[in-house]
Amino acid sequence: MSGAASRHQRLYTELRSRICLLDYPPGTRLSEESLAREFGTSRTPLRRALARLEDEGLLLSRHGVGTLVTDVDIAELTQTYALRMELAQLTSTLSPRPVTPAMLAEIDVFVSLGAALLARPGARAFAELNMAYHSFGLTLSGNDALRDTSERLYFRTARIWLKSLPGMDLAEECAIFLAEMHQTRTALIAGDYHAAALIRRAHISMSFQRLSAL
Amino acid sequence: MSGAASRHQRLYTELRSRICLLDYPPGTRLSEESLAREFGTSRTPLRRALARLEDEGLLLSRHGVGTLVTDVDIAELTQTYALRMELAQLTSTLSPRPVTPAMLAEIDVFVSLGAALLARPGARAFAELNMAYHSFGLTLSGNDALRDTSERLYFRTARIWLKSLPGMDLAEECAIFLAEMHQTRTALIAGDYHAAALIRRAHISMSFQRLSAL
DNA sequence: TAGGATTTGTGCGTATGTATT
DNA sequence: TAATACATACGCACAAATCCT
Repeated sequence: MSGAASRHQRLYTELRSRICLLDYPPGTRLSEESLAREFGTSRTPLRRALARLEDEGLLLSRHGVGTLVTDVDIAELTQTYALRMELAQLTSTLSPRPVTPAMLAEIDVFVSLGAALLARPGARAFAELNMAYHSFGLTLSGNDALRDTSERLYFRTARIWLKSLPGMDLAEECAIFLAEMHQTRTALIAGDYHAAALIRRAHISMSFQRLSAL
Repeated sequence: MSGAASRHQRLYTELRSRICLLDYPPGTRLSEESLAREFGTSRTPLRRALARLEDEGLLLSRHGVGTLVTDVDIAELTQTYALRMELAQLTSTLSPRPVTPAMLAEIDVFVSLGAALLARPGARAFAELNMAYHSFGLTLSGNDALRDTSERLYFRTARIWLKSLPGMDLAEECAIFLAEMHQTRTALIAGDYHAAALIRRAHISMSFQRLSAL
């Protein structure tokens, strides 16, 4: 990959993480100049990353005002959640990948990390593990278009959980998350990626229900 | 909408149309400077539109070489077609919109235009009508995320038909297209958007089969 | 192999828009 | 209301990369 393209990817993914982990909460005003200084570039390449995040709905730049992190609310994301559930299920029907030993090794690691998280619950650690686990879930499908779409929609909804956290039971959420990973591990060991997809869908659905109940 | 944002949208959609209608066939090298002159701007706003098209896979910019229109082949788009079919069906289950008189008036116009096209078949006229009809199809769903995703995937696959046209029977394709619109009209008059979605899915599937058979 | 022509990428000064005092 | 401060948007000049002679 060329230097410019890889830098763009680096800036884009880093800023996306910061937004979705609430390092930049909704409403935060980002400074092009400060960020450019931090990343050691001029404003130009940085602006390209910001523009992409704006195209994807995570930022909103207004002339003369600033670049603001968009807000999210559960009502607005109801439709996105509905689509995410359908896509999760499609993972097992659209070019599913056979379960490999490497995948099993990975899910084992996730289960371990999930157990460690449950032992010492933390909001940010939860969010980071969830993001990594979602990324792992994408590898279960061999359909590029489905992966791209699922990833885009995930990052569009990822913030809502962290934002709603104060009203939730963190330890319980960690337990539920660990249970999902454990169930998925069982399904993958049996080579049943269809079951794994249904588990994923079910947990997205239940997660949405819990958020809506707040 | 602000001046900058509306101009960006204008540049983006215009260039996207040109790429997908094969005004710029795959492999074409676009000149930032020429396009900037044509649209009466400097390179800066134009480059933002090009960057967005690159992020969506329609262009590829290489330092020192140029900005090239990407190529498409049916094998690579098999997965995208598979996803498009699923999404077409979801239109009727995820926030379907009730059929309104305005929609019926629109579909009537499309049937008329389709009949006119069949009377005097033309590749470009077909492609333009198909694009407009797809846009109409998006209005049948009230799910924003589904609409955005469907639109993105449509423009990712739109070129393949025009590119494959030389080996196909244009008059027959026009007839099939008109039949789809007519069937959809019947379904909408009956208020059966579920049937309309199934018709759409079936035609995407059959269209893909015909393309694969080349 | 070297060099020039052409293209995209970068950096920065300036214009323009907004909010506040 | 006017002025000031500060942000993004823009345009241009130059750097860097590639290709062809």
